[in-house]
Parts: sequence; structure tokens; C-alpha cells
Amino acid sequence: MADILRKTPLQERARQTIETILDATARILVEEGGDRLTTNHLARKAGFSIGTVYQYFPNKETIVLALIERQREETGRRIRSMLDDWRDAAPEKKIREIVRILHEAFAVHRMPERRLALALLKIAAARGLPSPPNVAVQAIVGIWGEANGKGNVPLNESEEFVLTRSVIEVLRQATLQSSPLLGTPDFEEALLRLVFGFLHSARPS
Amino acid sequence: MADILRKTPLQERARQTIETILDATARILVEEGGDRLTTNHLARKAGFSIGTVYQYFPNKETIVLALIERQREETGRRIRSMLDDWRDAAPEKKIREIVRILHEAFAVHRMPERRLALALLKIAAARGLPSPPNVAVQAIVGIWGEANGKGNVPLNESEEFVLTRSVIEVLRQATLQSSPLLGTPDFEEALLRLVFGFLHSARPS
Amino acid sequence: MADILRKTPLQERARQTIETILDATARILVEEGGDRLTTNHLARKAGFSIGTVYQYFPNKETIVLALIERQREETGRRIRSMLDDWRDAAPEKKIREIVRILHEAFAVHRMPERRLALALLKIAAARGLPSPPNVAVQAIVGIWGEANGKGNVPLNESEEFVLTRSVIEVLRQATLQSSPLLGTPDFEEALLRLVFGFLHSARPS
Amino acid sequence: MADILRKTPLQERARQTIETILDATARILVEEGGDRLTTNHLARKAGFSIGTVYQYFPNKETIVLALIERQREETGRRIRSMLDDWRDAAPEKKIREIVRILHEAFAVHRMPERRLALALLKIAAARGLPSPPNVAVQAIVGIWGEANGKGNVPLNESEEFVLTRSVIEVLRQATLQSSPLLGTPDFEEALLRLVFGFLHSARPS
DNA sequence: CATGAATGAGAATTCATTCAT
DNA sequence: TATGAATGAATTCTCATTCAT
Repeated sequence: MADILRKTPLQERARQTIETILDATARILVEEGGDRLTTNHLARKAGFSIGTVYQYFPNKETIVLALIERQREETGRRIRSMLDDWRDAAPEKKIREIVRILHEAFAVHRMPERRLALALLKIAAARGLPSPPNVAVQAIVGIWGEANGKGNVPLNESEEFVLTRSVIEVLRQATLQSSPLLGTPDFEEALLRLVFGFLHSARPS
Repeated sequence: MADILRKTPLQERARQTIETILDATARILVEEGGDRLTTNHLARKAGFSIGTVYQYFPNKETIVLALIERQREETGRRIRSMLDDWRDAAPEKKIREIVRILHEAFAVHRMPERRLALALLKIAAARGLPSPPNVAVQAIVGIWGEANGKGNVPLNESEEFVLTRSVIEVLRQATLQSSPLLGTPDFEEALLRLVFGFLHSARPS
Repeated sequence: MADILRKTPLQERARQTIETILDATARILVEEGGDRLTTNHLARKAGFSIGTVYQYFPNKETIVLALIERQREETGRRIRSMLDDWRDAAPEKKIREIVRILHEAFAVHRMPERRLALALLKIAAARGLPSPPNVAVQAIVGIWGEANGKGNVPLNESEEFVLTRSVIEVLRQATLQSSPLLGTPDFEEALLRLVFGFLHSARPS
Repeated sequence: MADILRKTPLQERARQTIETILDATARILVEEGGDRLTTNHLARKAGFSIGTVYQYFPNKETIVLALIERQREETGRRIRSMLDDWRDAAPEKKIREIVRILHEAFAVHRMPERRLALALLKIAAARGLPSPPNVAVQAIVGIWGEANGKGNVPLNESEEFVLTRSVIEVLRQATLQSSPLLGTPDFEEALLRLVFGFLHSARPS
């Protein structure tokens, strides 16, 4: 993240300022939508003058990018810690659990988080940024790869892409459309069927 | 599209004008990028005055939306006609073919088309437009449902959603990221594995 | 009014068209406000094409002016006929009646008429047109002048101006502010006091 | 006025800027007429960039409103100070003086002031702004109420309204029409006759 | 006469960014 | 460092009016 900022925050105060600015940015995205995200508005909301904002960020683009990165790091951390709780389970059990966690994460009704995630995904998409290989789904691939025996053929690049994207994109779409299916046991089963169907099926000739 | 336009074109000339405006919009998107898509620029490029543009579209947003719709209608038409050619094949064969057609549709390599598709996908993503239920993928569900015997359990609503979205969203993401995997045999195989893995696997207990 | 129009309406149909256009103009003013009074909108509302409108009026300004004139003529007619009913009453009685009629006219709750009158007054004011010496109030001056005996000194120009304007402007302001006083007996009494106080008092030394 | 502005000016410089903008607005109104009052023109004339204008005013409308208010405040101040000079005169004398002052205030002959007053009155009329209860005329009511003895019946609400509005509205109309009567002794006498006629006459039975 | 497609000057307003204090 | 006043290019959109069909 350091390469994004104008100056490495040597002092704690500076780091605080940056956090405050990113917080304000996130809040605007959540509460008012992307159209209202202007630098001046953002500065006022953060309680700083616009000049101060430009002391830390060279331009608006960078602010949003920094926010995206911060968000990604945090969700990564959260999911990794959840996974840790199931460290010792059997592979299948683990994967099942990951899907549950993911489903829960998207189905959750804490509006702010969902809105922010969505807003950032939109921005990322508009910029052409790859929505990053989601840690959770990536973990599935890892678990599958490690699970020796049974003649597990490791996934090739295309397969990884297809599997990982399909799961989160389905969830993203369901969220985007506020589908009533989201959160139901049926939906979760369907997701599991998608994942295990893929994993267990042999590569088609 | 009529519900998008400001007035229903009464004369043939008017209909032509609308097409010309959309063409110009597409050309700018392809040749100069979304940032340069301003209403004035667009009008000039179309060879009309800005007033004419606003005679037919209430605002800029709508122009892009109309273009997206036109594009979607056209791909829809193309895919439907392709499907028609395989009307009489065996179910599995048909599904296999549908996946091929879809893959081909997204893996355009001719530059202008590719760029336009990309630009429109980005815009749609930024706007949060749901990708419309794709005819082709929907057809898979239909074929599967009709193929009786073999103890085919029909798909429930969640399963339909998950299966159909996963396929096109994976393709959409690949396009959006300009993934080099798109268009390779490996990628198509992975898609087939996703579809057949899902269809053949029983509902998880 | 003929000098305002582009061509003297020789045919009945033409006269009808003009009326329709003016009606549409009035309706827009009443229902949607002066900001929405555009030539195109007006034409559509009248059921004619914009070209036809310009066949009869050289420009927008003229349309509004014609409407103002039509309105003035009509209110004039209406009030004159009312006055006729009291042709034979005593002067004081007559004047009292005029004030009543005026008060009633403004206090009336037929919204459309009031809105139109107001809208036209606003336009007239903005153009600097004199709101015309209202027929009714003007009648007061006439009656007073004719009432011989009692040593009635005829009003000079300033006095006419002050008397006539004061009455209708007070009413206009009350309307404009939607004053709750408007329409009450107290208010009418106060108006009478204004008129008779003025008429009966001698010119101050 | 603070409620009109976009932000409360924190620095003295800002306050100056606002004044300059209003001055430029007034100058355009006087020298070039209301049609030429565009925000860009206004900004250039004030010597600021258009952005600065919008830093302080949310839209064009507000600028004019602020100017009107500034003008009203100033005339209010002027009139109040004049009234102060006659604090100790007899009631009738006082009222007579108030009418004189008012008349004088409206009958400005120095061109710039006159033109500005005219332009602002037109705008106010077009906007339907109520002319604010004028201090001076209000004072008449006060003086009359205090002058006890002589069986002065205090004015009721309707009477206050009619008396106060009639005087200033007559003056407003005369100004708006650039009536040549304005400023003549005759006109002032007529105004006095209006006021004293009203006050001295008993309520009509 | 009627139509309505086309015009285009010009208006209001935004917002990322700079820089003197 | 922090402030916030100032910038101004750029953008969207309006609407009276014309004129070919």
C-alpha cells in the first residue's frame, strides 16, 4: 500500500489521518452512492480540509484504490481466521464449511458491509481490475490439491478460474439482484452441488 | 427499446437517425474509450447536432443503455439462430454445443467487436445492471428438463439460478479481465466440466 | 389582436386553431407553471405540430401576449355584464357592489382561473407591461365622476392611479400570499373603507 | 442571508468575494439588462472564475435573491434612520412624513439606482415574491395605534393588511411602470389622501 | 397548409486540483 | 503541515426557431 501513498506515514497521526479519509470514503460510498463521491465532499466528511487530503493522496483515483486494497486485506484476514477454526477437519468437510461461510457472508443482512463490497466491486469492474481471486474460494482449490489419495488430479489454470469465479460471481449476482433465494438452504445446496459436481467429475474427454 | 426513447420515431428518417447515433456511440467506445464519450462529441461523430440527439434520448445514460440493449438483442438473435441448427441433436450433444457457442460468442477476437463488448460490459458492471438471463444457458435447463428417463431430477429454482448464472458470469469475468484463457480448449473443457459436473451430480445430502 | 397575428384568420378553422393554441398555453401555465411553457410542449398539448404554431404566431412572446389580451378582454366582458345588472342603483350602492364583485372574483376558489390570472400578471410584470387599469375599479372612478351634486370634485390623474391600483394590488397581494383574510367579511369591509375613505375625504391641503 | 449561502464565509476574503459578486450582478442588471445576466458573464464581470461563484451560491436564482435581500436590507436601514429623525413629532405630522419618505424612496431619479430597483422589482414580480411588510408603512399602523384619545379605534388584521399593502403596492406599481406621476406633488397628495382617508373614515356599517 | 426532424448557440453547473496564507 | 479560497476546462442539456418534405 505504501507505493500508493505520497509519503510513507512516519507518524502515527498521519496513519490515523489516512484511515479517517478512507473511512469517510467508504461511508459516502455506502450511504450516498458513488456519484456523490467527490474529493471536496469526502474531505468535509472526514473532517479535514481538501488540502490535507491531497497531502496524502496524489489524486482521487488513488484514494479509491487504497480503499479497495484495505477492504481486500481485511476480508482476507477475516476469512483466513474463520478457516483456521476448521484447520483439522476432513477436506470435504472443510470445503463444505467454506461454502457455508461464503454464503453467509453474502446473505448477511448487515447492509453497510454488503453495500460497500458491492460498490467497490463495481468500481473495480469499471476500472477493469480483476476482482481478486477470492481467498475463500482459492482455499477450496488448495484443499482439493492437498487432499492426496483417491487419484485427485490437480486443477489446471482454466479449471481454477472457472471454479473460483463461478462461485463468487453467482453470489455477487444474487446479491446484486437481491434475490430471495440468497440465504436459503436450497441455495447453499445448489452452491455445494456446483463445487462438488465440478471437483468430483472427471475432466470431460 | 421504445420505452427508453423520448419519442417514438414516426418517420423512417428518424429511425435511421437513432441507429446512426448508436453507431457513433459504439465507435467512440471502441476507438477512443469511455472517457471520451461526451454527448457533444457523440453528436458530432454521428453527424448530427446535439439537439437531435436529445430529440430522441432524454439523457446520456439512456443512449448507452439503448446501445447495450441493441447489442444484447443482437447477440440473442445470433445465438438463437445457432441453437436452431442443432435442434435435432441428442441432449448431451446439444448442451455441449451450446457451451461451445457461448464460449465462442464471448471469445471474440476481431478487435472492434471485442472492444465494444468489453466497454459495454464495464459500463453494465459499473451501473450494476444484471446480466440478463441468457437464452443459451436457459436452453440448457430446458434440454435437461425434457431429457426424461435416466432418472433426471428436474432442477429447482436455486439450482437453475446457480447453474445459469455461473456459466455466463464466468464468461463475463473472463472477458472483463481479458483473460488469455478465454478461447482456449482448456477453458471450454472447464466450462463443460462445470455444467456436466453440476447436472450429473446428485443433490448433496 | 389582429396586428399580433401573422395573418388575419380568414377561415373559421384558422380561428379555431388559434383558440386551441391559446387554450393549451393557458392550461400549461395553470397546470405546470411558466417554466414548462415551451413552444414544443405547447404545440403537443394543443395537438398541433410545432410548425403549425409558427404558421399563426411569429414567435413565443406573441403567443403569450395574445393570451394576455384574450384574457383581459374576457374578464372585461364578464365584469361589464355584472355591472350591467346594477345599472340603476344609487352610486354608493353601485360602488359597494363593485368591490363585492372584485373581492369575490379574487377570493373565488376556482383554482384554474386564479392561477391563470396570477401567472399572466407575473408575466406582464416581468415584461414591464402595465397591469391594465382594471375595468371594475375604473368603473368606480366613472361612477364617482358622474355622481353629480354633493360637490364631488373629480379625481385627478394621480388620484385615479392611486385609487385604482391600490384596490387591485391589495387583492393581488392577498391572492399571491394565499392570505386567509381573503374572502372574509372583514376584508371586504376594509376594502370598502379604503375606497370610500379615499373618495369622501377631501384632498389634503 | 446566511441561509441562502452555500457555506458561511470563514475568512474576510470570502466575505469580500460575495460582495463583489453581488455588485457585479447589480451592475449587469443595470447596464445590460436581465437577459444578459448569465452566471459565466457575471463571474467574469466580478473578476472571479465561475467556480468561485458556485463556491458561495448554490445556483443563479440564489444570487439574485441575495441581491434582492441585500437591497431590501439597505432600504430598510435607510428608512429606519430617516424615521428616527422624526421620532418626536405629532402623530399626523409623523405619518405625513413617513409617506413623504416612502414616496421619495421609490421616486429615485438617479439612473443606476433607479434601473436596479426596477430590475429587481421585475424579478421579484416574476418570481411571485411577496413584497415584505415594509417597515415604514408598518410604522404608520403603530403610530395610529398609539395615538390614543380622539376615539381612535385600533385597526383589525384586515384593515392593517389593506392599508399597509395598498400604499407600497401602489408605489411598486408606479415604479414598475415608470409612471411619470411618481415623484410629483400630486402623487404624494394622492397617497396621503389614501392613508388619511382610510384612517379617518369610520369602519363602514 | 401541415408536419416534425433538425438545428446549435448558449445556459447552468460540477469537481479535481492548485497554491498563497 | 494544514487550510480553504480559487480555478476553469469540460459537460450536460434546453428550447426557440427553421425548412425540406
